Amino acid sequence: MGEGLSERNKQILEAIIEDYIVTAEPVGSRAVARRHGLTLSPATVRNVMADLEEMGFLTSPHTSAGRVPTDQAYRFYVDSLLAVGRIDKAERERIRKCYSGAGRDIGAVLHETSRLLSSVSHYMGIVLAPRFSSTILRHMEFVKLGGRRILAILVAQNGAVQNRLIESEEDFSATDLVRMSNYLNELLQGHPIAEVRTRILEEMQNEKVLYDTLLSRALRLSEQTIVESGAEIFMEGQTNILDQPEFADVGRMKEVFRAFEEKNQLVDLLDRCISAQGVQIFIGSETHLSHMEGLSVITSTYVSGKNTLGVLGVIGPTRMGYGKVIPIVDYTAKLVSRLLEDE
Amino acid sequence: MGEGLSERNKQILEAIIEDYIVTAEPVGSRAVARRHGLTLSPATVRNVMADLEEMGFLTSPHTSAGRVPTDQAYRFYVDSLLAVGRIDKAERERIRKCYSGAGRDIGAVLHETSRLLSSVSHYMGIVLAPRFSSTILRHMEFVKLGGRRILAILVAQNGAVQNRLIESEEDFSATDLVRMSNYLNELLQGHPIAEVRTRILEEMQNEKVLYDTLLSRALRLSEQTIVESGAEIFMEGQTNILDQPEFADVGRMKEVFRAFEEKNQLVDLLDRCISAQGVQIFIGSETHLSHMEGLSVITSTYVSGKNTLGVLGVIGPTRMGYGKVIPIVDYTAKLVSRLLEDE
DNA sequence: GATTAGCACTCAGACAGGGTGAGTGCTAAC
DNA sequence: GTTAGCACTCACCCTGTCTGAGTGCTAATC
Repeated sequence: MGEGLSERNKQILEAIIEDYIVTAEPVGSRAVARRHGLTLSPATVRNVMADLEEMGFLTSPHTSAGRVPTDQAYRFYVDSLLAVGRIDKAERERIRKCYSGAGRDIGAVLHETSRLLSSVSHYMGIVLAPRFSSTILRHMEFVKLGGRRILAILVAQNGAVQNRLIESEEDFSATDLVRMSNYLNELLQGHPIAEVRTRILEEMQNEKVLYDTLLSRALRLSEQTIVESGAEIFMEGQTNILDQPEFADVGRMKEVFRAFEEKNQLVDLLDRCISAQGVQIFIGSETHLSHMEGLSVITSTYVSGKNTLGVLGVIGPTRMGYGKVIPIVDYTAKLVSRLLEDE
Repeated sequence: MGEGLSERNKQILEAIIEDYIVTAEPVGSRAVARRHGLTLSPATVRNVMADLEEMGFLTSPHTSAGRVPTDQAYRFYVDSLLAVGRIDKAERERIRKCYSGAGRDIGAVLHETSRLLSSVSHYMGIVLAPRFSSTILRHMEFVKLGGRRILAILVAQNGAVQNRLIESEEDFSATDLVRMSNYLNELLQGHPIAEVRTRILEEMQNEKVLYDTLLSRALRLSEQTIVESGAEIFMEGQTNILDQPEFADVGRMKEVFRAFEEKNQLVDLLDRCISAQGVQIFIGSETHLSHMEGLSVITSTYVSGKNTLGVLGVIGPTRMGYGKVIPIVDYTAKLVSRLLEDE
């Protein structure tokens, strides 16, 4: 796609896209011709533009307006034309400074990150928190609250904590609970939480366990403890997007709003990113989500060691400063990774 | 305010308000005159309307438009004119059914509640979760995670749980931690968490403690555990509000959006409601919040026994179906109270 | 004295027509 | 292959007109 373009055609396409990114207005042949670095007449540019339109890179909203890049054009742009710059030094400083008040819990860090992504990119920041089930179990504990109420606590390697209040059938003594915790920790510690459930079921078949009522009760209790919890997502800076001129009409604005209210759709999209590593870009229709026309998503995974934890990124108009935003997302992801590594 | 109004004037004002609530259009004298139940000529109505305008109950957007109720009019309406109906039986059923899948944790219940308020009222639902610090401590526990890392767990009477990862200076043994937990539970259990901190500081002066290093260490640890956490707020159904015709222009819409993004402002407002009991209504400017023109808030507190836990309610346009929404908020609050009582 | 009918007046909103300017496609000259 | 020139298109703006809903005022009526 687009390999057939001559060098000059590429230059012109690039010029159009970059112009459109800053003006948000259809760009005409004169504007391109005048552009510093190109010494062509408007007429020539027009010929090229006609070709580019035929190839699907441009459209015009109406006859006598300029041309507007299509999603396909942006795709070609980010793949072939865009030289992704290094991140601005000042911005790097600014990002880093946000994390200086460090050592807080993981949820707070991620929330702060979404805020940060939004304010540095001037678009919308999103962060998908690690699925609890994809983390590694560090510790499991039962606390007796009184009566049959038990608080089950799971602590993940990354510092995330999940609690669950259980109403048990039997009245365990505090020491029973301690012994149960010890046994389960022995068995489950260090394993991915996703595997814990099957491991529990396996262990239940174990002969030794079948004859030890305490152990089998422990397993039954632990089974109640593990529940799939919904994905947690942080979004910040939605108003930044509403300020973009392309959404300055009621219909489009509502559309965007709807897109953001359907958080599970966004979660699905980000979930898809988890498998791939590094920066990923979805332009307009490439998101395959409804209500997302005119919006692009730039994401990157953040990791701990070689485990992918979650995804963070920026949502902006397709007409977005890719060259600036991509390094921001990239840098932030790496920083967050490092931050969570330490824990 | 408004006592000087004759019976007929009240009727006319009521007619105008109710008409405006359903049509969202300035209402003219003809419309009022035609209204079932009033047998007056438009001219007469006009005279009355002029009086009402002078008194500050009505305004006209321009000379040849009808009249629109002011905030003052709505206030008078809900105070003196409105007969708050019983809640619809079907709606009551619907609300109750939402909670049938009971017994989940408090956060989930409150989140569900905001969704419910939104979908039943067709406006926006908000729920302010109980401040952790305003609850009563049921249990406190330290879990050794390895090295100097300790997970401190606070469990409140209402089932809310707060965790905190602490990096302690000293390397406590597991049994040390158990003894510390026991001692602290003895001391602090059953007390409001807001008082716990001062209680800890007092206890530190205690002679017995001064000579027992373990106890004083326990106190120091527990002091680190108690941190004021930000208020948690659930909001759902923002798009419902955008569908209201009065926000069908870009400026107003952005305004509303901004109002919702400033969650702490909303938290402040709801916080103010906590001290009062029962249903409260803020009309437009009465919220004293920026970006809130044209919006009203109806809240009620939910309680457990005689402790006020939090606040829930509905935000809608000032032109809101008060008669319907008030009982919904009231009923929901009572139901949530009962639900949390059981725990 | 309160109510109403009648009338002149106001004003937003819809609609049509004319001018403007940015931009296009085509053709012929370079 | 490139460019100049030209006729053409079309959104947008401005203007003026018309319409209809609604008003305030006044004088007649109950």
